[in-house]
Amino acid sequence: MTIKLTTKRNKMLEVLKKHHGTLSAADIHSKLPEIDLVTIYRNLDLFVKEKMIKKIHLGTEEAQYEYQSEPHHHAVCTDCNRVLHFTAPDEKIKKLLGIEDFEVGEIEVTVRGICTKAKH
Amino acid sequence: MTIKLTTKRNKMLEVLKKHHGTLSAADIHSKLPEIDLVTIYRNLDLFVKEKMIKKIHLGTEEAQYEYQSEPHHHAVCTDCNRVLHFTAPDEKIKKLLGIEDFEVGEIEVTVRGICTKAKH
DNA sequence: ATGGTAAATGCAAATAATTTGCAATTGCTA
DNA sequence: TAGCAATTGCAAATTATTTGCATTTACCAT
Repeated sequence: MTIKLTTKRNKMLEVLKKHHGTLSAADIHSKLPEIDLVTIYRNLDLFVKEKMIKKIHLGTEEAQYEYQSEPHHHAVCTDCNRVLHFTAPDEKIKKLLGIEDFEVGEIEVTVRGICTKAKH
Repeated sequence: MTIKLTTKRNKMLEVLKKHHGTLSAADIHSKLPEIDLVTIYRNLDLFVKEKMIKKIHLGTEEAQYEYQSEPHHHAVCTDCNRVLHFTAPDEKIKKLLGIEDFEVGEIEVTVRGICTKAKH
């Protein structure tokens, strides 16, 4: 199941790798206009299947994608749209919520609020 | 900012209140076909603004809505689509993640995985 | 090198969820 | 009961995403 790394796929991965934060399909397309948006969608799906990137749902309309460095969670500032990253062991979250009889595949914590330190 | 509770709005709220779990706009429409889907969307938005219900993003295509009893989190079984509820104090989650300089408005924890006890 | 084949890409069009414009209806409030 | 604003329905627009299909590309065996 190794994926073929074409030039376009590499360019996409590079953009995702470089960018600190999340990107929508449209974001990537605007950075790589030479790649058709359809191809971008198809490759993003592929990357997600291959677990090279993560698809996240921040509650906005568009899906967001992000290079899979290490699993982490997000805090979105509803004021300036900045996205902050945080980590926490799945086990602790599971325990905190009291989850049992459930084989956890993935945990996504999204915090919405306002960042108080950064300027808006 | 008190909202006018028309007959249709009351019917929608009743459906949301009675149903244990989440509902999409389409789900509500199928239970209340006499109410136009557009009206359903408009009223759902309104209810969310008024904090009577919560809009949640489980990572499926459609947005889900749920009566605001008390804040809680979700575990979705990717096998049977069952949705389980869990609670945890925001403060503890915030601490676990190490969130600082951020005025938390809302925390949404979504767990995806497979429920091991229930039959599928 | 070269031809064959499967995968990758682009374009146009389809789909799905949601939103908007506008006219008709409803339900207060004076 | 008339007047006015809010609510609703219908049609159409919008937005994100997906699908079908023809073309191009890349690689493998000859």
